[in-house]
Amino acid sequence: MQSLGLAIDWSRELATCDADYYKWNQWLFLRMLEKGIAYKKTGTVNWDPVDQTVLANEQVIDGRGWRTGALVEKREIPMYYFAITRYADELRSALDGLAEWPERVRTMQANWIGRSEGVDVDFPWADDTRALLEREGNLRVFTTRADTLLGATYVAVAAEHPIALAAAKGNPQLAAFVDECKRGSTMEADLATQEKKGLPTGLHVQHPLTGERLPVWVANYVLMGYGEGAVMAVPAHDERDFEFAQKYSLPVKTVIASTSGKYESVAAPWQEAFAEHGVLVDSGAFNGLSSAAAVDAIAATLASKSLGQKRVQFRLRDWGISRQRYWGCPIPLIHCPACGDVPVPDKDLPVRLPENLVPDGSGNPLGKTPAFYQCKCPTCGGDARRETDTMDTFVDSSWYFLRFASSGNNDAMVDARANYWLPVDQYIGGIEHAILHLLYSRFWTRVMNEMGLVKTPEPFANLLTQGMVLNHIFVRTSGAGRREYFNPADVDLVVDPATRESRATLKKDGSAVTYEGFGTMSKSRLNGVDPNLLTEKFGADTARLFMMFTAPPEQSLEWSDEGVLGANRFLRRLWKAVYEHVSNGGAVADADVRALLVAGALSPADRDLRRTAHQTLAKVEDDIGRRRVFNTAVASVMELLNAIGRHAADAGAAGAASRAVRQEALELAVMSLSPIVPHVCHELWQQLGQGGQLWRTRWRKADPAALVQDQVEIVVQVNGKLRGRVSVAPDAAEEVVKAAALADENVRRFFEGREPKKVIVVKGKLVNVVV
RNA sequence: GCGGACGUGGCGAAACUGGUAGACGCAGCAGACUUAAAAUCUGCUUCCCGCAGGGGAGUGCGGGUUCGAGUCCCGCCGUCCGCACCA
Repeated sequence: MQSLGLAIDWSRELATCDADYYKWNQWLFLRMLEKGIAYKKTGTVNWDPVDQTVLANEQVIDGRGWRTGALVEKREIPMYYFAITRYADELRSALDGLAEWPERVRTMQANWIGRSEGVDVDFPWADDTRALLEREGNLRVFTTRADTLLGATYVAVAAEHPIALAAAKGNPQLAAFVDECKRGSTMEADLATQEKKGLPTGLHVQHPLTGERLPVWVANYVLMGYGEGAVMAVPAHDERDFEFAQKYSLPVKTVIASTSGKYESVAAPWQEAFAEHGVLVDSGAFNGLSSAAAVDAIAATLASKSLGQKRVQFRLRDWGISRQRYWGCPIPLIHCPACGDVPVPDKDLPVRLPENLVPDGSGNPLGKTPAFYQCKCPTCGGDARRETDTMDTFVDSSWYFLRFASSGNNDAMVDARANYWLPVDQYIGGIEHAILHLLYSRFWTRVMNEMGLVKTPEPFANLLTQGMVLNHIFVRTSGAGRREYFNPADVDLVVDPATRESRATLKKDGSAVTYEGFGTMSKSRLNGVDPNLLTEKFGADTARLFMMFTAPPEQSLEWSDEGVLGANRFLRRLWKAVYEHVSNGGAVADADVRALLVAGALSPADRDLRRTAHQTLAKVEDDIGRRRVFNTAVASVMELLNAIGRHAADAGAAGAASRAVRQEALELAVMSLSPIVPHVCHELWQQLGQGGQLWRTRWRKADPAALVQDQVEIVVQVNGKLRGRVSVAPDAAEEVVKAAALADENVRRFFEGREPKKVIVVKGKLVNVVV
């Protein structure tokens, strides 16, 4: 790693599993607890009833535990949360300031936070329901389409909603349905694709405006975690409600007239236009209002009756950090039968994670380790139980960059050095972190900012989301279904050019293995590349050049041994070009170069090379500095080297002036490539007679005089098709360019006998003749 | 299902602001050097027609806007990433 020349400051190396690090997770958790940013409430987890353990989402396969095959239940357990939603608005609006972040990441975060303006609407209980439930008050729903309120034909609540649970008490069928909803996945993707199902509760509410009696249903498409866990259903103007209403024969009442003319009344099958905004109909006093105006009017009317008000709702949920796992930072709390939940005093931090436990696959080992959980209450001194949940490891990664900047300080979480270094000038991570890690880090930094611990509210000024590195996957499946992977270095892959069929055989014994194409490099698939072997064989610069040249950084990179060889070949050619130049007449001193080039009496071939060299320098500067693409920068230096080779082979370019041009061109090639290939370029810079360290040398600027061209090629099109090329002076008048284009013999063939209708001239680029 | 991206030769890719599609490289083919091979160097290399000058087609598919579309718009198809307990 060191030899790759990445300039990492290893003296600051840290590990988030060190107590010296996670102590500060605990310390900040306690500060957040004091401010109410950390709090406790129940959350839903996947519960494996056989292993008696909480499962991660990907450990639930088709609704069953991966190890036991038992049907997984959703279970509500107490958990700790960070109130990231308190920061939702600022996290969202501050995205505008992150101009150097990729647009798509900002869009993804904005959508994730998902601000929506809507109205809380209270549906009063019907008299009989109020008597039945023995409760006063209303059923509250949140809606972004208050304009469709008069089209509401029922109200639906989530299975976990208190009303659903209350109704289920005297209703075995409903209780069974609520139970059924508890099974299955907690994943949003599964919830969104599952078949819509529901049951009536037998309870009723009154429409807040008309007093109409509406039934209350339990529906599996209503999420407890969003809004109020209850919705007003408007089948005419919401696709989910429509589907549900069709299935259970509930009434559909059209209250919006299409202004785009896409429908007259709502009927099956569902059309997207039904959900469009429009003008209100069949809505009493609100008829004729636009959707936007109606939202305001209806919200005002509801407010006057104390049955609703406008509210902003975020899609973002609070961050549940409790994990029922052994690994991770212990949550610093103690549960005392007398005093309740008591924070661990700062002086007792860190709460250390025991390092000698052996997980047995069921439950959290910490919960079975009395030495860990048995403790005394810090307040009353009585017997108490330590919290055995640990923190989400995303907590660790939310601030390690701050700790990196404050390395070695055992007295404080961060110090003044964090303010010197932060925000991070250039942060790099995979696109898979676009939402969670990057949002949690932004949240965490804001919390620390608010507490006066760091000055910046945002952690990362520039963000590059790099692609993943892929390599061939070779596998052999044994009879028992075991998959044995092979490293690509141990396999010969032959692709038939005609049939494109591939054949993979083991190098050691020629036996066949299955080729599965490209996939991300991973330990489990054994398709990684050892950087040490690579640098030993080709040097660090070859590895660097290959990676920077093969694909733009945002894209995934397919590993290719031939490509590595090609990168190495190019470096050898560069080395050889410098060597041959120097051994054939010596390096030309700076003063001599200046004297010979300023003379201005260069041959056309010399001028061409000089222009190419300066163009290359300018392009590399732009590619690396502005566009942040490196593959095209490398490509342009390759072109320059090709041009230098042709120039050197030219018998007419052996004079002193030509050698001076080549000297300069080689210097610019070496300088241009040096950010990517530092070690080789450092050496070549010396070979070219330049003193000092290349990496300390000021970047040169392209010479405008060298960039001047006396002829430029103009492309001539007839009706947009390429028909010829003409050469003109770069500052030629439009009329001159036009005349030259129309005079071209091949161009004339295409409008023979007809007058051009129109001639479009794009200066310095092309002429298009329209006939 | 929702959100985000991507789709260009045999392959990785380039084309930045609507203006020469395929730069640069890999692989392949031919030639030079060599007893030979490797390495190196030179040339060719999107497909089809033509001896050639040249012509036709072509950027996932179908439409549209424009003098001109890989690029912009509409509608499809496909692939990938994320969806909150993998981290």
